[in-house]
Amino acid sequence: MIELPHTTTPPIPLSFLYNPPPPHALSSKPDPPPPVKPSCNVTFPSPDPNSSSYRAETRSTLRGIDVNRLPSTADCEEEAGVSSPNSTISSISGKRSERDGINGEEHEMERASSRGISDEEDGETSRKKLRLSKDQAAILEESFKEHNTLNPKQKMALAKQLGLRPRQVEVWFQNRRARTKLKQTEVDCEFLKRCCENLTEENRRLQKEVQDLRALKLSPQFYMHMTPPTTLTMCPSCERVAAPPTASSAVDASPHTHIGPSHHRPIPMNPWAPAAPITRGPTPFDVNRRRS
DNA sequence: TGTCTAATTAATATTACTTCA
DNA sequence: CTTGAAGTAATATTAATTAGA
Repeated sequence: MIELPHTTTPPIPLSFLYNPPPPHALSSKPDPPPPVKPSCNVTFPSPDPNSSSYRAETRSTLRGIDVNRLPSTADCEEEAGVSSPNSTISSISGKRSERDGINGEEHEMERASSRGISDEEDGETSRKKLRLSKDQAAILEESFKEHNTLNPKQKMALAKQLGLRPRQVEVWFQNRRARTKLKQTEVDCEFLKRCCENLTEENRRLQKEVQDLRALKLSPQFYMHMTPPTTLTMCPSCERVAAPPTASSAVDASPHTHIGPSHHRPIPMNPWAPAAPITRGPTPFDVNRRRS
């Protein structure tokens, strides 16, 4: 969560919002929720089929099924020749995999070798989700800073540069946009929350002022001793507090006296209002509006 | 037909906690 | 009692998939 200053709400720096640091840098882990203590601390001697380690261990070989090997035949690799480092079909039951079919092992080896994947990585446990290297991620980030969408030409070039499939580059950009949007939504949410708090507070104060004024109206004996009204007026031209009109002000020759049509109607000035007007950066709504 | 968003899945990493020598 | 290693579970991150516009 991004902390916004409590007092005023500064404009949200677009450079951050739309060109945030890499996700891994951004995602400083929020304070984790208090750990949920297991209701029972008994450890079982046999592996728990639900445990992640058990799943991870057995995922690829369990029941004699090599999940790296997919049943069907043809390969649907979009761009032959450009292959991913160790990306594989991510889901056994993935419809795309079923639909498209992969000559699993053979193709996997081919892919791996084309990227110089070591035998170690390409062994039985090679059904690994691709993790982009730091360099790859950095290049993608850089590219995203320049343009958060890619045309086919850019996509191909980037894929070639990174040694990835164009589809992977495309997916990365999609996910990156989604992440950016999520971050922006969080920031907007915070902003609106602050606005709401400010307005609530202002409302409370105004209500109190009304109450005070009503009380004064009912108690004219105190009228003369009252403190100056807090709802003053301000000259919009010079942004100075204007004295309430009196008989003497008509002959007042002070330099603040304005004459003529340029002197507009004074606007109320709320002494409790935040010193700086609330400004904000564009929200996703604005962004969407721009897009459409 | 291709690309987008949104929602979702699943692999992997990280973290917190427990147990035990 | 303290400490460090090892194991586990919960959670976070993110690549990939899917559906629909």
